[in-house]
Amino acid sequence: MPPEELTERRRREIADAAAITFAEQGYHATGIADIARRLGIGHGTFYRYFKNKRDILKFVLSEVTRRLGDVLASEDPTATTTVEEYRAQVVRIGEGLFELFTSEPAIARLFYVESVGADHEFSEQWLDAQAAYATVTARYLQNGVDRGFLPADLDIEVSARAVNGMIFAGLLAAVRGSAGDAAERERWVQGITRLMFTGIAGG
Amino acid sequence: MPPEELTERRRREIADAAAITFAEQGYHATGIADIARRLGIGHGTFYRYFKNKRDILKFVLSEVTRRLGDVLASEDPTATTTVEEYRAQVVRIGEGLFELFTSEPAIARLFYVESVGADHEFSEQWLDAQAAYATVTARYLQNGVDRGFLPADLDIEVSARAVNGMIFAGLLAAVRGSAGDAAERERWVQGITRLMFTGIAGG
Amino acid sequence: MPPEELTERRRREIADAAAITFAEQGYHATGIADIARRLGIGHGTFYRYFKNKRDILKFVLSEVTRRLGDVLASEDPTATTTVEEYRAQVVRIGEGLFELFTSEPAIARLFYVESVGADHEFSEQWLDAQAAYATVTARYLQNGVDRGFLPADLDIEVSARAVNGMIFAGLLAAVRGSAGDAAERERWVQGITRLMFTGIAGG
Amino acid sequence: MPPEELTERRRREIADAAAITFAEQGYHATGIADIARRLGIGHGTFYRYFKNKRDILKFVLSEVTRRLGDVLASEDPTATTTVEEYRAQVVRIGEGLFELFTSEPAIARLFYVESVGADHEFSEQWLDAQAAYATVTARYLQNGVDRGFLPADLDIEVSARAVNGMIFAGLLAAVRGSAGDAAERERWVQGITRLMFTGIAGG
DNA sequence: GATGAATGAGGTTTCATTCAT
DNA sequence: AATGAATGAAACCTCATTCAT
Repeated sequence: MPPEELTERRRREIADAAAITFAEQGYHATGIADIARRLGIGHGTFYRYFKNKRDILKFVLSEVTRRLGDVLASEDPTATTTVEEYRAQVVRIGEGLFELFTSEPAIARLFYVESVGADHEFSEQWLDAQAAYATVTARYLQNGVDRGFLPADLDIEVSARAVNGMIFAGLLAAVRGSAGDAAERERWVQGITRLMFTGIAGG
Repeated sequence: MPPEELTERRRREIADAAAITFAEQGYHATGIADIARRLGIGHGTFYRYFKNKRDILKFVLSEVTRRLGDVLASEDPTATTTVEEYRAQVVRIGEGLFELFTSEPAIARLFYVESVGADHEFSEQWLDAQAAYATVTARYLQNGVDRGFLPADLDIEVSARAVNGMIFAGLLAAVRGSAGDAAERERWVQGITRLMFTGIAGG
Repeated sequence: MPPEELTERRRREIADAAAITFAEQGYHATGIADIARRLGIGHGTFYRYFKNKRDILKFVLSEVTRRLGDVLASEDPTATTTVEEYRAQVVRIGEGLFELFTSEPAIARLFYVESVGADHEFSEQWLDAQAAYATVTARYLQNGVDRGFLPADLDIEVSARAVNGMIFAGLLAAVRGSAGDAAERERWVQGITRLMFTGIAGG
Repeated sequence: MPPEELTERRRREIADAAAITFAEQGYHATGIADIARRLGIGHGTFYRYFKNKRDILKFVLSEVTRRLGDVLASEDPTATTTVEEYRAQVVRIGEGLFELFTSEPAIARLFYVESVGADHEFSEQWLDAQAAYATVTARYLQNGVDRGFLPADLDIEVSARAVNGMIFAGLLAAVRGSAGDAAERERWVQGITRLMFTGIAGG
């Protein structure tokens, strides 16, 4: 294996261990020594691969963001022409997100809990990320309005936030592990999709 | 003023200062000395009113929880018999929540950001709180189903979470201060209520 | 005792302990813990009085500089009109410097040894200090030339450096403790003064 | 080239790089990695040629000492029979020393700054070296007294120290680079020699 | 009751040195 | 012989908490 790849592999190993430890103990309660101990390496080794403790959280979160981005990018916001198509798209995205978060619960916890208040800069980044995801969702809604399959008077910005909030709430269940099996996941996806498209009062 | 009340008043003062400081600098980045300095008291005095640093965050959060509870308790989940009545109720609750969070932005930030990952126990409490609020919302939904103005096949648990997620997302705007004036607030409340009752596709 | 004065007294105590420890073990080999242990205080206490390790060396050196300055300022460079007067002045200054350095050997060692290469900035400061002392000496020489009791063609800048170098060498003896008693001191002062005024070849 | 010689050549290369790096950054601020990087070698390689970090400073200083010794050994302390001859000798030695220190400023800095307080043992060695150089100078002075061209009552020990102090001060100028060109060097050598032989008051 | 000086556990980080490749 | 990944001792420094005044 080329040394460059080996380094990358090591970074990944350490990042994984860090993610799990952060998720288990919390970012602040985790010492570099805890991460190193989990891997059975000297804690000095950590600093060969990451600048400092912040750096690894940043790295781990960028990974999460990338993977979230991959799921979102797997669909084209302008590809749908009917509500049914869009709804199918939403289900696919929802299942992708659930898959991601339930397959690696540490990621969910990092994203929803540990990164939020780790420090001021992370907080801001987290809030920025929410805004960014709202923008993505808004693009889908805009497509619906443009195509005429969503009401022209839909408040896109507010609705995008609200839709994301629903998904957020659903995924949060993954943090507590209460969306583990396929049936449960299906229930969440269906429930949220229904609410999203027809509301609680809709049929 | 009786000494007991004086003590209570002092606790409140310290708690307020702490809340603002936590919101500004973050829980971990805030030192006891920072809080004391803001009040112009010796930092040893702090410990006459609170056991430790955790204790004050706990106290502040319990205040927030109490005030949130007050808003929610201002309505009766079983009092409504029609969708219109329930919708009016939701608007009232939403406006109460927005009022609370925008009138004291520090509270919003504490609730949404600082308390989330302060430490493992707070995280758990935060997740518990979400569950508790879902239970409250579920009671409203259950009432609707029982009364027949909401569909019988509504997945109450999932929907309650999703509804709260929408509200959560809306209130989050308050953290960034983008829901300051009355018009903006109205827009959020209306947008979210519409989505909640008729979905994005509904008229 | 007013608290301000108490703080000053404590700083002095810590500075003294630091000076001795630096002199005994060397600046880099000395840990904050060593200084604290010598005083029987917790090492955290150190940081109440000094920002960090560099800070205390800076403080101690500024003290040394101040005391050196006091000795030099005790004479007036322009007050003498004859070689004999100037020579008497030199003897007085020399004795003052010897007194200072032999009464507190730690000071001598700090000045000549520990501060020199502590870090790059200290090195530069040390070199600057040498230049500054040369300027002072030059003022005396200039007075001599102006008054006509020193040769008009004296290279003042070079001579000032050289004179200081002689004194430097003499005081260095104090570092090793070989100029402890009064007789020994007298020998150094006389020897250097003779060399300074008439050279090795002079009568 | 025989392997033994090759090793010696490599040691020299590393020592040169170390000397420059120490001079530029300071002994303590210099890491083995810095030296290795300058040479474009792996920092593990360093340890094939030197036992440890101290070892290389020791080696570099021994080189300096050797070269200083070469300059001093180029003259015979007992060869002179008149003041004029001795004075010429002093000028030659002085020029040799200036030549050495200005041609390689790193050496000057190492000798005067970095080695002084590197650690306790180096400090002692540095003080020892001063004593040793004083002994050499004393031999010249003793010769002058024995031959009758220096006063019989000259305090040889003190004067030797003082003379070296003057030279020390002069060479120090090289550290700051203010004795770079030939004219400047001549000025220093002449100024110091004059002071040494006839004092500031002498003609 | 109020204070702030004192404390030291605890955490981060560096870097000289080793050693398997 | 050369390398650089791994190591952990060792140092610095912060800050929540205690407690004598």
